[in-house]
Amino acid sequence: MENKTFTHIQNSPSISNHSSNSDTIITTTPNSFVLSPTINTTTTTSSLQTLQAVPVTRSIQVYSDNNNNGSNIVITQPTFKKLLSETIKQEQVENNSVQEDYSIAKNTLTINQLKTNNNQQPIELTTINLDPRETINGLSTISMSMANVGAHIMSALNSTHLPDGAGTYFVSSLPSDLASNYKLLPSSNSDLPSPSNSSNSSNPSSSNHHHHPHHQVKRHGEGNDPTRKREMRLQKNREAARECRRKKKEYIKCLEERVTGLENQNKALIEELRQLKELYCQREETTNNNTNNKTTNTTLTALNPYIGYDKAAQIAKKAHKEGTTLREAALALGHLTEEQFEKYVNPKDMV
Amino acid sequence: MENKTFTHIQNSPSISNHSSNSDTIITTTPNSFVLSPTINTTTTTSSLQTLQAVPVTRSIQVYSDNNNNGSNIVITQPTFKKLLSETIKQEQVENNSVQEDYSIAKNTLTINQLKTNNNQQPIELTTINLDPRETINGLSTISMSMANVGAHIMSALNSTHLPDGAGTYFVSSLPSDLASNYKLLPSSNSDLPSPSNSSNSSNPSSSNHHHHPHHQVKRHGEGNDPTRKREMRLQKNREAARECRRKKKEYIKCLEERVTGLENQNKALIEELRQLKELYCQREETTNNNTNNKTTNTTLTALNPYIGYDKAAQIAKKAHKEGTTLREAALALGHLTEEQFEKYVNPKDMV
DNA sequence: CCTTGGCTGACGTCAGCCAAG
DNA sequence: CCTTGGCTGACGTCAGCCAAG
Repeated sequence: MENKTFTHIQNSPSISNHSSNSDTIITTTPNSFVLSPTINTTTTTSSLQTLQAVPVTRSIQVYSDNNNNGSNIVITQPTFKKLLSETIKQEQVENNSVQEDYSIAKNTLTINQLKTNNNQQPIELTTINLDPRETINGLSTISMSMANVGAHIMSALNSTHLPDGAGTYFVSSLPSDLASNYKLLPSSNSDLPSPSNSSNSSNPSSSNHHHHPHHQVKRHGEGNDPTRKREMRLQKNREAARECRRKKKEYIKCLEERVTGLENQNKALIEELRQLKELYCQREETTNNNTNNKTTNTTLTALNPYIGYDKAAQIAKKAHKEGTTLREAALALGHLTEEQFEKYVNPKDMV
Repeated sequence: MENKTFTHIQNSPSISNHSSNSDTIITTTPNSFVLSPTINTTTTTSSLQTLQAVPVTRSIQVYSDNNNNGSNIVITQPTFKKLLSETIKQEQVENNSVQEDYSIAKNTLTINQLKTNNNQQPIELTTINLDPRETINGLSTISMSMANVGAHIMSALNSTHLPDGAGTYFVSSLPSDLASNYKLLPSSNSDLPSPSNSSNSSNPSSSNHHHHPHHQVKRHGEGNDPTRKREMRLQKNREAARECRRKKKEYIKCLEERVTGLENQNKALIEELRQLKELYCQREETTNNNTNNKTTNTTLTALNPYIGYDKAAQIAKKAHKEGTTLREAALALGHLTEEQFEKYVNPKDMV
């Protein structure tokens, strides 16, 4: 499994007029996948960094701003205005030299990428496992649901929170050919108590054919051009509104699925943390230490929001290497004053 | 800080016609708070169970179904139909004997609850810390944002994933007095190119006053009753639609904030897990064991989705007590066959 | 610079579901 | 049992923002 074409995600266009500071990727283009950045899974220490990067060249229309700030405000305000629309244009730009063929078998999506720009040899690139139960260690959550028309694939992944550019990705692909084949005018046969109203400009012969339908003009001779212009505008706005509603609905659905995925992941993480702490405490007893390390992690976690993970880890390293306490190491490194240390570690005692 | 009145959450009405199996609470009533169940924070082992329960008596209109199933599908389908509406009725029932006074200072919400049913002594119950940096160990995420009209307080908390009834809570309070003071009829002074249309039933003297305004009847004598009935219906439907839109907007906002909260929590959890593993591995080297326990946790995490947390912990306990491997303990307990064990632990080797 | 068009928030209406009566 | 009303999904329209021209 090679990780060459994955830099598409890194080279993705970044949103500037979007007040999010997180490394969050969102897209709703058909057949798109975003997985975590390319990380050497074998060299990392823990099981948290085992998400695979899967290159899908055609439809990685992805918005991301890699500002690497501490707080990540993800989507927040409902300004998915351009955020979901410009992907279409991007798709038409990049879709010129690569053809793919998707075949979805049971829980496995194989992507046959035919790079037709250099030579005509079809190269079968990779296969993606779609079963969330088959992913590694329960940290990646790929959910797939077949819609009634096309394949609706939604994946919500969380990467490994690396200090450089890793974060949370959010991808949804939806069938874009769903907006067609739709009834336009509902023929207005409702049971209104006053059916004799609106005798003027209703039922304009349902003008969805553009062949000058010679509809009657009741006013004086200014009838044709402005009214036809207006109807064109209304027709376009109707379709635009329909598409907008569809996108918003999809957006809400993705949000909901994302919440469930994050909650499941949270549960798994909490449980894993609990188990690891259990093991850690058991080992603690056997090696006959005092229960310093049980509070060590608590202290470090409490300090995380204030001094950052790097400094907290630095404190832990120094304390462990020199055999001192966390308090001494923290004060020696100068990241905190003694008062701050007490306040952050034991906020209840300050009342 | 006493935990007496907290059983309001436990006694909350449960939704039955809602296909969610999780222990999820959602409400959008004004000034409501839900925190984690009342857990003795001192007796528990890890730092994961330190969320406090804060009683707010008046507006705990909470929907929860405590079925304690493994999977939690939280809100999923957009059937927030009754889910956000019936809270209003509940509020009018419970709001008869308790008065509260909220005062929001910097990051601290003090609730002065005046129980006026028995005696007139005002009892200041508790104060809630609203700064997420001040909460314990970074696991609870309380976000607060001041809206333009009232105090909009949204808190998304994850509790400690206890095996009995703990889970994920989701609370949002919004100012309900925002739906009033709203322009009703936009007076229809738009720049339509055909203003002479619809001479029949438009501009019905903007009937939001109910004093029989003697509007003219153009048809034969059947005009008054059905048209007035229809207009009443339309008026009610207008207001209902406006309220529905407001609720949906709030729902989306809560979803977005929940996503950000969960992502932050996920980041903190992952980082805590990484740090703890780092410490664990360091200790591993000093005690000169083979690297069994590093893979122990990985194995247990991999088994979690299949056999559940309890059985996985049982396996770990048995293996640790008897000094056997996880494989032998799992097979001895009969939770898995050998083939399943290999498949779940190392899914890549099965290809 | 102004002008046009795409996109979307908000509105009012219809249709239909579902529970309350 | 049927009937009425609340609630909401979907629609079409208007207004306004913003970028493309």
